[in-house]
Amino acid sequence: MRTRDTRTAIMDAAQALIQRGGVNAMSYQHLSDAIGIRKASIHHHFPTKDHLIEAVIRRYAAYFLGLVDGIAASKLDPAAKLRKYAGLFEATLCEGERDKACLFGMLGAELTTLGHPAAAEVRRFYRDNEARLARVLEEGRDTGQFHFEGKAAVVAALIFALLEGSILIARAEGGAKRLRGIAEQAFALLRG
Amino acid sequence: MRTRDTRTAIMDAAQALIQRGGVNAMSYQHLSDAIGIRKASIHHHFPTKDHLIEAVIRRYAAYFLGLVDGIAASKLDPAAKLRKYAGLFEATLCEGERDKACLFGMLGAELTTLGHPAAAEVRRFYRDNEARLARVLEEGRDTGQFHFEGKAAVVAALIFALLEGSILIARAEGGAKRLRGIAEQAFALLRG
DNA sequence: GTCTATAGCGCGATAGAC
DNA sequence: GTCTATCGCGCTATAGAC
Repeated sequence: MRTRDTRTAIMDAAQALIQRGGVNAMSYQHLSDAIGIRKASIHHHFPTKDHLIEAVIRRYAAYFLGLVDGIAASKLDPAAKLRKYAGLFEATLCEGERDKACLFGMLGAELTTLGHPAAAEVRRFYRDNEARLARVLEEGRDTGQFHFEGKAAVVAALIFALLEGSILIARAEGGAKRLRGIAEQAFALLRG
Repeated sequence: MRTRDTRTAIMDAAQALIQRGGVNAMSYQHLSDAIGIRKASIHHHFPTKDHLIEAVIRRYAAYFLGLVDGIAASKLDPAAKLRKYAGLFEATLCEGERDKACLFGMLGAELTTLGHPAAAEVRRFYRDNEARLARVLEEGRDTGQFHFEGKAAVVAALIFALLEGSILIARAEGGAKRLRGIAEQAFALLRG
């Protein structure tokens, strides 16, 4: 099962590079340097760069949405769920060598340069996150914990855009602490 | 003054390309195709790519902050000022061939791949925007138009991150209409 | 499954004619 | 100020030995 290990190592390195600098900052040469394997060997596992990006995208979406579903299904109250959700973004920012943004936040910035399949998955990731957030927000409005007018879907889009934007801007200044402060302020406004 | 015209044309094309696809999507070859001039001629006006990026960054920051200062100095009430500010981001998204993000939002995503002078200007742009927003927010809190606990600076960071994130995500789905909806919802929460 | 070697292209940048 | 021509590099990708 050495194949699995190498495959995973390649995907891990590729994901980290994209999260830090975008798709164009992830090259077969950089991967080669990072994991100590020749460029040609990477092509054995992922014939083209698009194949590699596709694999990384799918794995990330499945993993991240799995965590989100875990939070949604938990016994926490809606406010705690939102706080845990924001914690996922905080954790991303602190992870490993630091300054990683959300993978799909980076891909969103590069959307116009992406192929059709990848662009479609970016859209789907956004929709999936917002759908899950909307349910938590409705739950919180029903229990009286949140107070907002209008559709939960719009507030969900607001929360998601806020966290994606914050993680990018927090890399420039303030880091995870700043991200947490912004998220807490948003939740305070939601409590009304 | 043909020089001025060519210089401006190069900067306009470079800015548009960066706003759509990031720094790596802007190449001397693409500029050459876009404005009908040879690569070597572009090097005459901007010896290196870093020079060009620097010039575009400075011009954008000066122009954008000029608009913001105009809004801040106007006789509008604080809520209307915020709405006008959000309108700047909407206008960016609709402009020209469409799907342009904020220049500094794109640069923020690519921050780790930027040179030191450019990265410093990205940070400064964020700080400058947040400082102006914070003043409008304090103004609104004083007049009783806005209701929030905590520091105006944190709410300012929230609004700014929200708009930067929204413009990136709105490119994937919903466009300016979606951006406007999110901004309006945020302002509704501020009114409490 | 990993390697060496190389093809082929686009990139940023330079030299020098006009 | 714009051009042609070219350099050197890093990139994605392929061929074929081990």
